[in-house]
Amino acid sequence: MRIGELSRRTGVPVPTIKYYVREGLLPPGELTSPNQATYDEKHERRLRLIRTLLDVGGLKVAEISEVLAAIDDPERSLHKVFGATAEGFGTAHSEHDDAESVAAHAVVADLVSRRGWRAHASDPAAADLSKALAALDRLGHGAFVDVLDAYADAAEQVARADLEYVDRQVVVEDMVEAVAIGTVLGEAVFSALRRLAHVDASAKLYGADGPPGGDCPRT
Amino acid sequence: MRIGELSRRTGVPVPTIKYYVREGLLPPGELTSPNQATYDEKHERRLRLIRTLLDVGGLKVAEISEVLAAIDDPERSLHKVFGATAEGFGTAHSEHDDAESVAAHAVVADLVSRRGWRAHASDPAAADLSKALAALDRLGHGAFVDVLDAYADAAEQVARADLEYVDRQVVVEDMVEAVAIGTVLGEAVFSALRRLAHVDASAKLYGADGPPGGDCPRT
DNA sequence: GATAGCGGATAGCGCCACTATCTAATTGGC
DNA sequence: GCCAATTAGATAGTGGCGCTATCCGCTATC
Repeated sequence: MRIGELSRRTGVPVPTIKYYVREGLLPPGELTSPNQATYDEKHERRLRLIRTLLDVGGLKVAEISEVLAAIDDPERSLHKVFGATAEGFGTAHSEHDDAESVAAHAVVADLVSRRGWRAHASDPAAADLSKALAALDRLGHGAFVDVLDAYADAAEQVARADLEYVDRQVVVEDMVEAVAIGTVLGEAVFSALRRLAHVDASAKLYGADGPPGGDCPRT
Repeated sequence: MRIGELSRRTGVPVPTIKYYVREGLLPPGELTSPNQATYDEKHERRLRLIRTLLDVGGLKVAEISEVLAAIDDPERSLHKVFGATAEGFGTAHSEHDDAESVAAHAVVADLVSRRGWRAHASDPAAADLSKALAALDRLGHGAFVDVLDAYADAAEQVARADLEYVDRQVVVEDMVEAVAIGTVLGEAVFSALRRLAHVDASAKLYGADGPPGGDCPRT
């Protein structure tokens, strides 16, 4: 298959494919001549994965590059792929040392130890959690920590489902890819489900029957 | 308070504050002279909210504008604020009509009806869910729907916790804001918790003790 | 009255994900 | 063999976004 057909099959413009190759997201085609190359189904699959991580997962090109590098490196364990994929979501960069951050850090440390989670407080996910909790605190929603355990229960349940799904894969390469896809797309899936559940709960409370205080939707 | 102090208190540069006012995110200060204005704690609170939705929530300025408009409009119900906030996350724009999309749509419709959720298939959250499931299908992970119910259980649990937290607010304005903050930051919190749970599960499987097949982490 | 700060307006910057254009070479239908 | 279509590779440009820099005339404060 040449680049034109790869483009036609995936709907990705040819210049964009070239751009992905330049950025190291997609391996170059195998050269049959100094200026001719062929691509196979692996390229097509990888290209679809890239577009999905971009469009659905919302990852940036540089983050996708890291995730794919973790997938491709045979030396890296599933553990590392989890880590690299998780870091694809990382938003925490530099942290303040104010009162809210310190308190949030303590809450996270307590939660991790109480749950017996094998994760360090230095983990990027823990840093993100601290950051979010500190932000909530600063906005006057420090009481949000009261629902943290309900959140953690749900998170554990989702993580169990994820692990079970990954474990279902037969080939090891598929497992590695399933970790990345499951982590990123699972996020999108859960987010949508949560919003659907919100809509439902909100509809049941204030919806069609007897909204209190003129809260009736206009449309 | 003048703009300089507002900037000092929040750490947001003065030109950025002016930019937010231009974009309609922040109401202008009250003019005391043709070119002097004062700001109060409401501005400070709003500014912190904007920065949090940006930095932690990852929302775009235009999306924040919509969420804030929903918060400010007294005509809008909590229901609508939920909707507007949920749409802040919306990623779905145009959908294909291919086989995967149709199948995903059917799966979503089945799930909604099976759960008795009061949400239409036209809901943006449902569209996002369909999009994610279709993408999974295209990547050869159509079997992911097998864990959808575990995800939905967790989503319901989180939504219950969210509603309970919102219900805890005393003043109605606080409830409205709590919806927005809880939806956006709750997302970040859950995402971090899920990644922490992944790290834990992965550590227990392949971590310190006996990783199978040379999977041992190098560092 | 000097200095610092202000509101308001306009223009520019840096990043990012592409996209356009060019050259020289190759393919494939006739 | 011929020639339009396509290709690899390289370089430059585009559009959107979240700011950021600069300027002007005015105001607060010491």
